[in-house]
Amino acid sequence: MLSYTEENYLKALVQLTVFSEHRTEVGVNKLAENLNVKPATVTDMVRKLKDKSFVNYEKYGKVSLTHDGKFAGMMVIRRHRLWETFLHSKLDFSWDEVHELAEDLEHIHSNKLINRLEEFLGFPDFDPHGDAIPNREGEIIIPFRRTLAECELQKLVKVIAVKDNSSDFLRYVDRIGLKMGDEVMISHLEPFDQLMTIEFGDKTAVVSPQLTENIFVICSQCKKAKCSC
Amino acid sequence: MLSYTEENYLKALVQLTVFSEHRTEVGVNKLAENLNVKPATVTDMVRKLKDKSFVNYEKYGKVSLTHDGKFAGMMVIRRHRLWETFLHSKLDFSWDEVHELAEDLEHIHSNKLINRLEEFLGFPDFDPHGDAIPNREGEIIIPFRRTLAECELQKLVKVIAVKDNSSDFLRYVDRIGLKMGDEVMISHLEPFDQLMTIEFGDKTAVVSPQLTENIFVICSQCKKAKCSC
DNA sequence: TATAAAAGTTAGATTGATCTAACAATTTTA
DNA sequence: TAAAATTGTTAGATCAATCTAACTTTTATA
Repeated sequence: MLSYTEENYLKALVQLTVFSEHRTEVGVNKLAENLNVKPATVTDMVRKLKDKSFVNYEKYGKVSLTHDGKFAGMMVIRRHRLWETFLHSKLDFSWDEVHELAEDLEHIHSNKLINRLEEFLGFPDFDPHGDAIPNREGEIIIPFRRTLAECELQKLVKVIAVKDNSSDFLRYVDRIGLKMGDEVMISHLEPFDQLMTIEFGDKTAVVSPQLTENIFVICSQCKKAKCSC
Repeated sequence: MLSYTEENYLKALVQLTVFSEHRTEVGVNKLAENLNVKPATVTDMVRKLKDKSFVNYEKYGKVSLTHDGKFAGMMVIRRHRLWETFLHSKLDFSWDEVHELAEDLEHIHSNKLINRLEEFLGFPDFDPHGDAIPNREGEIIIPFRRTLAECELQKLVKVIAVKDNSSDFLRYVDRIGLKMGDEVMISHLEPFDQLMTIEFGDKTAVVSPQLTENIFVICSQCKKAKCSC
């Protein structure tokens, strides 16, 4: 049985390797930074995970996940995202509140519980942030995605997910009033500083590219990320 | 913030003192036995809890809860019973499965979460075993109760709760087919060995007093525990 | 009441997760 | 390619929760 801490290491490794394009292994320092511990601590832990066959690692080398490690990490992420979905859809927690609570809930070990929860939620494919939920086999659908930043002017698109899950970002999005499912378009792009004026519902907001790069959208007409409408 | 372990000590103390008639304090050995650790471990932990003002304790003396300790312990029990209710009523877990899962869930610290969960469940007064759920103030309604063992022959009563929460007991009750809400009566009491024949629904079972002493009932007519029907 | 039994404590060790400080290997860059 | 910067390791320490074994205090009992 994996400890709370070991699970957090495996989860971090999935995020830094599997979910990251162009990186299949990661250094001790980066992992330490991600987990908010010192590199020395990671060296020890990684050795322990290697002994248990969850990671590949040699002294002074990079760390990568074995098949078992990847599966275990995926299960943590599955639990995390299902609990987030529960908190949001059943208990009315907002986008930015669910993450922290799910950090603890994800460590409840019970396949039966998580599978029942998944059923209770109606087998959702995505969590409240729009991230895909791994299935019982640890598989995940990573869809092709377009960000709001990439859209032409006046093109009407629909918000389906967000990329950055930090509280700051989510609260910012909440404050301007933008919600999942909203129809939105860029009405103006200021050449001088790249600020965009966006319109959605009866609202208007002036936002930076940093914001729009973190909002995933689909075409309002054809409902696809990739389209030529 | 209380640790997982500290919470378990406080919960055990509530069960051993507050929920126990004629006992307001408990010895180190009994507490150790209840928590499945050695007495030496309890001595250390109890000192720590005393430093934090959760218990009253002097060397070689008994342990009792302070106001703060009682409240903290009650909150753990509140979370435990609300999660049990969730697992039973929303995820269809059976009586005997919910306890173990709730042992972990009860340690998720978030008043907001537990209050939302309570609301989502419709402010239940009792958990699936029929035990009262403490409210946000840590108060609990301990109703007057009558056990099936105390009923006269032929008296029709309704099962409202069970006392013993051990898996063995709950599975036994499940196996004979007795359920919460069932109407039941003692049709025969064998003077030789005190075995009782009970009838409920279209079923009949021969059971020991140990079983019936652990089943709480109310009068089928007046719906009260105490009655003269 | 003296003694045996029960209950409780102390000291020292272990395990898991972490740290700091010093050191070593690897990579970058001038 | 040698020096500097970055990255990673080692050794020794700490903290929480637990243990065992030996010891002490309290309580029960003959």
